[in-house]
Amino acid sequence: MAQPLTPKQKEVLRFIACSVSVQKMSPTIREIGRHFGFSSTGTVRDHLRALAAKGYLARARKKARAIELADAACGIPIIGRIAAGSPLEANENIEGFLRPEEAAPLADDVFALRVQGDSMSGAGIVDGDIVIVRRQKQARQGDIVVALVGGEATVKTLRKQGSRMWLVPHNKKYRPLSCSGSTVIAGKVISVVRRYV
Amino acid sequence: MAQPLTPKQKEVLRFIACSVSVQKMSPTIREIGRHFGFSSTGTVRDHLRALAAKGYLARARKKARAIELADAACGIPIIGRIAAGSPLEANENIEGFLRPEEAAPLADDVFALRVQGDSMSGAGIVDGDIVIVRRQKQARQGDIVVALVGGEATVKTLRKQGSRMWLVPHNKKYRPLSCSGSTVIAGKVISVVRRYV
DNA sequence: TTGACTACCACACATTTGTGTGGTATGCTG
DNA sequence: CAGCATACCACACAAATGTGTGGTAGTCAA
Repeated sequence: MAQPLTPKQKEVLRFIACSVSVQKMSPTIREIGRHFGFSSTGTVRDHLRALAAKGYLARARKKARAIELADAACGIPIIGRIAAGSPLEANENIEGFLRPEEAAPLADDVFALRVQGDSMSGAGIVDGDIVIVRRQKQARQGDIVVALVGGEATVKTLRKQGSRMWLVPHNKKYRPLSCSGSTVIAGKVISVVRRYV
Repeated sequence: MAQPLTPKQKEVLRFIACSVSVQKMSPTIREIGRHFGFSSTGTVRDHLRALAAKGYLARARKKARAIELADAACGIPIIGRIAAGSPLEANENIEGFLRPEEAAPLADDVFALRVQGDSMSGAGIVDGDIVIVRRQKQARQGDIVVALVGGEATVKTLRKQGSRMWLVPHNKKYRPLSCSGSTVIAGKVISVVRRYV
């Protein structure tokens, strides 16, 4: 899975990853060759074969621009626990890879909401954060949901007590809301993204 | 920019977006045609032309699988402020689009770190969160940084007082650390991602 | 009615693109 | 030394793919 690459192979993989993120499509064999000054398509194919054999990419046969990068090549390495003394660069600490689509999953029934106010600050959701919400009418006890209360959208935790439902803030300054007939659950918060300038 | 689409055009755009996210490459004209049962490539081309004219995608000429989705087609709509009474589905509330790469930017000098502990809970960074870090040795006053203190990585806010530098937690349970010679700044936190099960 | 836009079809054509075959040269390892 | 992997070349070929031309039919507004 994480077999070492030769410097040349690293270069080629890096070029492919850059192409994908800039042009939003994988390069063709000839585009790769042109970039490195290769005059033969066979050369590029050999490199792709080597990279595929080492698990850094997958290729669909006979298809144009069909290089698919593995997580190790296109994801951000997630470092879990740092053993005291070991450098952050060390590979052993890599717990997995965060793929862009994982952070902001694409789907038809997903939208994002910019959070206003501090009613959920106790749960780590603060003013300006973007919450990503899957549209659904139902939710379970403990889910963080977006609810429409009198036409206003709010982010709260859902609590059930018997047949009663509550929208609970995570900030002592605010009080739980009891769900009335006009309260509608718009969706469930599946992810939070915050960007710093 | 946000011109309305006909139902058929929506279908086509949706199919392309799905293909891109599943197969990680845009479909060919013939793949689109096959999916919809079109027997002519010209039909698909007409649809692509219409979608391009309305700003939902861009196409590179003569290139295979070269459909590039615009933000409106591949990003998650960010809803900023909800006017009381207006439904969440309304288009007027869309403030922008969150693209996957924006949430988890791809670059050579970026890594992610799973946060342990609650020392930054006051800043909305809680246990289990993933912080995305740009590798850099320097940082400015107020930046949230990852620092190596005695071989351990910690996330703190950087404060400067004269020539003195402090690593300040956001939780009253912990005390600021004065930066000593062995303290190294590993990078700056540029984004935080949290996923709920 | 005319003109637009949408939504399709058929077919031909030129490129783009991946693949296959067969080489050369270098360096490393058993 | 032979065997193997890396790192390149040249050239041919078939399949994949985007494009062009010229149609038909329906809807909708001026």
